[in-house]
Amino acid sequence: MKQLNREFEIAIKKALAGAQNRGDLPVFDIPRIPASPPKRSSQGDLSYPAMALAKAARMSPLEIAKLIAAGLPKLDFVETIEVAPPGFVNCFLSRDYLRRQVDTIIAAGEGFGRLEIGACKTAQVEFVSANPSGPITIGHTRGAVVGDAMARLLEAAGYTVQREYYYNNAGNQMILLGKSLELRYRQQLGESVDLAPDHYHGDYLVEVAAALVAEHGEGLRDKGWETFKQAAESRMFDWIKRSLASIDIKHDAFYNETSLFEDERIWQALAAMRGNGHIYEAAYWEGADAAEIADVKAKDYLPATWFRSTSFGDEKDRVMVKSDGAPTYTLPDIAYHAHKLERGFDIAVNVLGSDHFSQAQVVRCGLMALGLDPTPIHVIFNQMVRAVRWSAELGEYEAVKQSKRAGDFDTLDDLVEMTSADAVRYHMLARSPNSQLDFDVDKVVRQSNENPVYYIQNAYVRCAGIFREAEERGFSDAGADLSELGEDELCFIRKALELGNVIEQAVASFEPHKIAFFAHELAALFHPIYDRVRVLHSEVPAGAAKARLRFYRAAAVVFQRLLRLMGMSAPERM
RNA sequence: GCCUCUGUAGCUCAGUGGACAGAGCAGCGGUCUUCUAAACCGUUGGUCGCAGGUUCGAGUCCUGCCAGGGGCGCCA
Repeated sequence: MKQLNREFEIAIKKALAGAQNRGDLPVFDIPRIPASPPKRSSQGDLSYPAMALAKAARMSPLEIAKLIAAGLPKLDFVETIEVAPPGFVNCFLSRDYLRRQVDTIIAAGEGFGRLEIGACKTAQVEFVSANPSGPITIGHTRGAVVGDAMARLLEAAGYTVQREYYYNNAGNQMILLGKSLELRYRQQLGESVDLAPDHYHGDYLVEVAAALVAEHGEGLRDKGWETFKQAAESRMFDWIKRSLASIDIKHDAFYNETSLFEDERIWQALAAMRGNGHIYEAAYWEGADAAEIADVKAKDYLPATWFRSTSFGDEKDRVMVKSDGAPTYTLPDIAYHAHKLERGFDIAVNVLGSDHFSQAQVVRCGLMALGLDPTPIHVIFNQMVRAVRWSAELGEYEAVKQSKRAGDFDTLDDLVEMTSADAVRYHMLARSPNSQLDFDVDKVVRQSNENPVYYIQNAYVRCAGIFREAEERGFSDAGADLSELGEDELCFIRKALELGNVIEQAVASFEPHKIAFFAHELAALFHPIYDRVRVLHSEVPAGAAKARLRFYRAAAVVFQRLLRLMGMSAPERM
């Protein structure tokens, strides 16, 4: 698709260069100033602020704007150019061009809004990455939705995208999970054993234990915790994948921590960091104060292996290998990201919770210590999300209990069951990642009739309704004359053409929520038009009806595209 | 204490340094004999947390405060 603002900017640059050649404008480097849609339609469809050039040109902005307007090459999409104080060049799109876009959109179909900026480039999105120690929670869900939307937007921008899930299965936590399952299994066999406080107490392990008994009877009694760890990991992953699939999320690759031990990447990374002089052995880190040293002495630690991350701006050095010889979580994390960089993605997006902020900084330091350039990696930090409900007693919102039990809305499965996959996707997406999110369970359920989710989907449903009715009446848009379209329809097309720019911005700023707001704005533009612009109405002449039917076909394409970009369904009826 | 995110209408939130700050809920008043009204039309509502600064221009950038969330582990 043609990006009109880009073409407009290029034309302006030509006009400015022309003015410079003629000596009407002093010679200076012309900076890239974006043209954007103004807030008011009376100010046109694209606006360029020449004020930004006034200083370099040492001319009044209004004069520069006039020079641009006079020297602008002919553009097929422009109807008129206006100059407005203090120095705007405003472009009005031609009606003829807009009318032609109706067929262009229909022809583009699923590819509408697709860009070339990522052509021949690869991108990776790593998201969810929850350890397989339990179900997907509401917190993971935000990362899942944001990451998948980011991947879809990158695809729309032309990138070849890989969706990856990284998980830690080598540390203590998975061992505890295995031991917890072993105890649950023995309980199922009638043994009187108790879980320790640091074991996993969730009921779901009881169910897994029961399943193991049903399958193997007492056969696993003396197999040891390794067997149970394996069983737990595999069962948890089946569950996680099923949950994610319920909101249309599927990863291309799963990358686990254990493999980094098997292929020795973590030891290679450590050796390389050591070779670069960033590793040392000590009981406490080099900058430790008296309190920290006293603390270490109290714990009676043997020397550990430290990474001098302070060399790269960290606030303190970090342990890579604990005094018991086991690596911390950080070392494999560094090795994993090093491998990610080696794989050569042009962009590698990492979707993390904001509680991982410090960890991500350390990994970044680690990559630099390896002599790698971390710039291809971009991290989206999602702020915390919690399920809340209104408490009449307290007179304020109250967090839903963080229980793993069904019905407490803490898991993705519960959320989907109580609302819908589409509602979960929309509400998790329609917020800046930088904002905390309170997912109001009751509201999404109770007020579902006035939900933006259905407001957007209904736009598509209404189009589908027209098509059904038209088919029944044997009415078609064959031979439609699009000059019959009115201002309302063209207004919608104008806005729809901004999709490419929205995708570009969302990708450039790593803010997939922009697409959700755009979809809502477009739906808000659509519904009043639907009311006014009838197709199958006795008073509508056949010619106009044909053109309008064609228009609604384009609108349906646009909404279907938007819903797919958000991972939502486009229902024919509601 | 240090790092980081947030503070915009009664509520939930948008707002690439540009023109007069927007939307949805909630409130008030209207609209279905013709493609499903999960919709539409009208209307009320703002010292953009506070104070400075940069700029032709600041809700947006910088500094300092105030308030709230998250992080600062030989856990993952």
